[in-house]
Amino acid sequence: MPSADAAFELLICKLERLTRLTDADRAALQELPSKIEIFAADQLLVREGDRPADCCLLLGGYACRYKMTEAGDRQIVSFHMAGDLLDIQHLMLERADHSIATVTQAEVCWVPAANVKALLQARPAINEALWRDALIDASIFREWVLNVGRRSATSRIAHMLCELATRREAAGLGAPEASDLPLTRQQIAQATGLSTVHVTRVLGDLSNQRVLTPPDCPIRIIDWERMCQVGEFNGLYLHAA
Amino acid sequence: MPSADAAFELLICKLERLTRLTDADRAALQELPSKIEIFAADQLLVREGDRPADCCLLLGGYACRYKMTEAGDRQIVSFHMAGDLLDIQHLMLERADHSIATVTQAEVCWVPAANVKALLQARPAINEALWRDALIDASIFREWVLNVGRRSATSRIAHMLCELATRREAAGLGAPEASDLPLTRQQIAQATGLSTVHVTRVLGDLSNQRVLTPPDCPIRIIDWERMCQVGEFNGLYLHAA
DNA sequence: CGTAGGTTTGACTGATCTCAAGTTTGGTGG
DNA sequence: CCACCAAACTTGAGATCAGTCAAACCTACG
Repeated sequence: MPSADAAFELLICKLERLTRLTDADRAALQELPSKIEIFAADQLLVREGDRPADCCLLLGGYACRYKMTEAGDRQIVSFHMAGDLLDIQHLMLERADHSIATVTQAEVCWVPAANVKALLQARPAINEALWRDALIDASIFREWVLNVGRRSATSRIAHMLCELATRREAAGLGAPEASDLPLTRQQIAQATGLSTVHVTRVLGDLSNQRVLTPPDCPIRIIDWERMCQVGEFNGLYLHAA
Repeated sequence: MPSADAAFELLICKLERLTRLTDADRAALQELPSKIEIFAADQLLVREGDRPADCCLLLGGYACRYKMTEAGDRQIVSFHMAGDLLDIQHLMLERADHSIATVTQAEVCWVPAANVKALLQARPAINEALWRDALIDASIFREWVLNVGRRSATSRIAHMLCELATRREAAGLGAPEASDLPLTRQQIAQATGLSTVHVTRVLGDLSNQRVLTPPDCPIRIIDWERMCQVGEFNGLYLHAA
């Protein structure tokens, strides 16, 4: 069970990658009330239409945001990993316009939204860090619109995997070519707007070309260069330092 | 030529739809330095990779943000209309991760980014209003990922047109069924991830079903109910009051 | 009046989807 | 430890939505 101290350590670490914090900022963060909880894979954290009262910090594992069509098809709109703030939007917007769920088993830290919101006014540096974080989030959504709208199935999948691996590295979770990406074909399909069957075929191709690990292993990028080429991946939109 | 006064009137109006402003807030906004400029259709306002020093407020006409694939295909990621702030993201992020261009002739008001950023610290209500604005932007991007990723060509186009008409109404530019939408088939194709040819066919169908104006007229929604059904449109994600 | 850009139409192509039947995997209880 | 089950994955065959190509048709504008 992760401790609250470790949680704020992670958060401070994340915010310091976005801006410079003072000791007072760090202290203010550490004094936030918090509640830690562990979820199994595929559990709902926030439901579309809710009015969440808590802000959710992901401590470990993976999560995603998604929306549904009327026909019941799921579109994943982003993936998240340790250190990510899953719902700054609910600080300022009444109702959740999308759902949030775990992808793998995950540890989560809940902080009352009102307390975080108070920090935005009281601590300019924290305001700035969270602004940056929210704007980078939006930049990633823009890239996803491009990815899903204009690229071939193969590029799309490659691009998405490159993004995840790059963000893992930026979050200090290991180099791209050393990161297992814990996604099922269904989840990849839901994130890229493809069918599960087609994802299977494309991943098979990428494995045959020795760009990805074989189909029966956890997904990992073997040939980073080639993968970036295939996915037209250029990480500038992630605005990492 | 629109005046600077009118420009700030528009901005204040927009921000007051997002939060309550004090007289001091309004005064601070009115004192911002500004420069007004008129652009023809299809002119670049911000180029991907730039480090914009000014923040851009759209006073009249339409604009869009877009990204390009390596093959040179353009994906429009959002449309904008009078009152929209086109690049709050450049207050906090160094380099533009996308380009911004006019769609029609447009009047634009430039405000130095540094001055706007100063207001975020000095005036909590303005900070909050711009936070809301940025988060709604992000919500729209999420909806676009769903739209482009999961819906049929017809739903996709219908949804996008419904969004535009709804936002026009929210911005005080006229009821949905009274709004001509000044988009070419190419622009619709670039926004929905479709080919121009296919957009022509789909718009033809929608006209035949008396949901849209005929092909030789400006695009306008005739049957709002039907159009919303076709596009699975539910405007909650726009977070308008 | 000639040119350019946008639009329309038809014929053909192809990437991706759907359906359906296996196969593997991981977890669970006997 | 094994048998069983559910869920995920794989594979093939056929269907379809949307793309490409190409030619003709507008319309605006110089």
